[in-house]
Amino acid sequence: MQLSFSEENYLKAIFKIREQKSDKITTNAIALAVEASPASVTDMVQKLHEKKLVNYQRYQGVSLTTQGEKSAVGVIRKHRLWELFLVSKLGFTWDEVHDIAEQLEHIQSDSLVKRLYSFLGKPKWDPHGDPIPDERGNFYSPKTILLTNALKDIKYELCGVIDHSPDFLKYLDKQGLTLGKKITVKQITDYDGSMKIALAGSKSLKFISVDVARNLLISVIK
Amino acid sequence: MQLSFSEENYLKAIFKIREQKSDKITTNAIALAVEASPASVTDMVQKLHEKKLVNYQRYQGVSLTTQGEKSAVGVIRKHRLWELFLVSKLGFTWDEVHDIAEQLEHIQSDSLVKRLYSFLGKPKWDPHGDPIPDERGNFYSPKTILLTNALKDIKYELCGVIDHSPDFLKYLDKQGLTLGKKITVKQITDYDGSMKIALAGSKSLKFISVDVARNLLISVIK
DNA sequence: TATTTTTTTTAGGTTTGTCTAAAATATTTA
DNA sequence: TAAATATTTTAGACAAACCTAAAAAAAATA
Repeated sequence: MQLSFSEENYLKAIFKIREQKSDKITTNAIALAVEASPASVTDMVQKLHEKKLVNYQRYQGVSLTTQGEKSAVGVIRKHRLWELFLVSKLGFTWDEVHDIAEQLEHIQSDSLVKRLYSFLGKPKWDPHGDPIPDERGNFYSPKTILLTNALKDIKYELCGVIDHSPDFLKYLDKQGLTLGKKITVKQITDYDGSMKIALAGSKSLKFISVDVARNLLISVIK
Repeated sequence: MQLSFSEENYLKAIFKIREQKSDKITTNAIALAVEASPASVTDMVQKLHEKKLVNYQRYQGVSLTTQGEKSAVGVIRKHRLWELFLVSKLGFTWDEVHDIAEQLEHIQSDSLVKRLYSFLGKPKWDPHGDPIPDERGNFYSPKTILLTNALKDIKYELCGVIDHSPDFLKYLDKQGLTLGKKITVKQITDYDGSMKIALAGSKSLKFISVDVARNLLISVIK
């Protein structure tokens, strides 16, 4: 089915809200995500319901149908492939690519996606560590935890971020916290949850606030 | 100035009509190019006039202002860069890329264009031999002639096409008539303008109808 | 449980880009 | 040059995607 930019953005937003919270998806939550008024969301949701892309009963919240989820995942796949293209081929930094990928994700061409995927080496993650769904829409997602849940003196690898804002990403760059970096928690302050961590390739310990720690995803190094 | 897809398409169409015929640009000609009704063209042209992108007086035809031309050339630049990307990096054939580039040409990001341009090696031509305007909007266009105007027994190089339709391009592929190919006209039939040409790397002469010949651009090999 | 507050929907309106039909203007032809 | 024809514009309408304000329903609170 041929969807408009706007329809695709709503489906993507609904998918992402579902990823975060598992209770019912409200009109207001969608309005916040797509930056539109709740009234506009109701309009669009009714339209998507007629197209059988979402399940909807008034006042009862929204969920994606199988078709709707397929479309949403397709858009996310394209977004992440383009982000990786921008970083790995064109030399953009990871804090610069979101807005451009928001445009590129709506380009419609199955063969383009297929070729781009191969061109990039059939990647599993985008530049922020988010998984890129495969051709069939399956996410490859190995076990990751938040840095706030890390154990002391265990070697982890930085493998993703929760906050994708350019400001946060630029802060991480400045701290040398790039994807793949090896991290060991050396000290945790009970009072405020802040921690001192050791970074591979640097002797001095790094101070990390809990606000930063809860936006970093790590996995154990086997 | 931020333009809509539609506005950009109109400006591009007007630019291309001007390239072909030098008399006044009519509402009907634009309607044909953008596949809209003449009434819609009038509406849009009036809007572009208010935005100072075209010169317009009712019933008197249209022309691009300096600003309008700048925007049109920017879109054409992006279209041709993307076409080259699709062919040279993703492995598409020259007959497959037009429709995808029609979408990609509207992506808005100056830094993206800049980086794409470098990534592609600051190219001068797209996969069809059309010149890619440089950063300042200047076209590099060396002297080319139509194959119909070729002299007998002179060595030329195939360097562009007039007809960009997939059917024509696929026909050329089948005939081995790819860009850069060396061509010598060996025989011309006065009656119908058809010709026999010698292709570098092939012993037998190739028969070419005048309809094909007048859609091929060549330049003399120095 | 009744009232208040919050959320969601409906009603009615706007803008963009399109359309058809009719009117106005320009061009061609007799 | 007058009539016929073709082109262009205007008028009025429509769909998509949004908006605000008001009404309806649900949820929270007293």
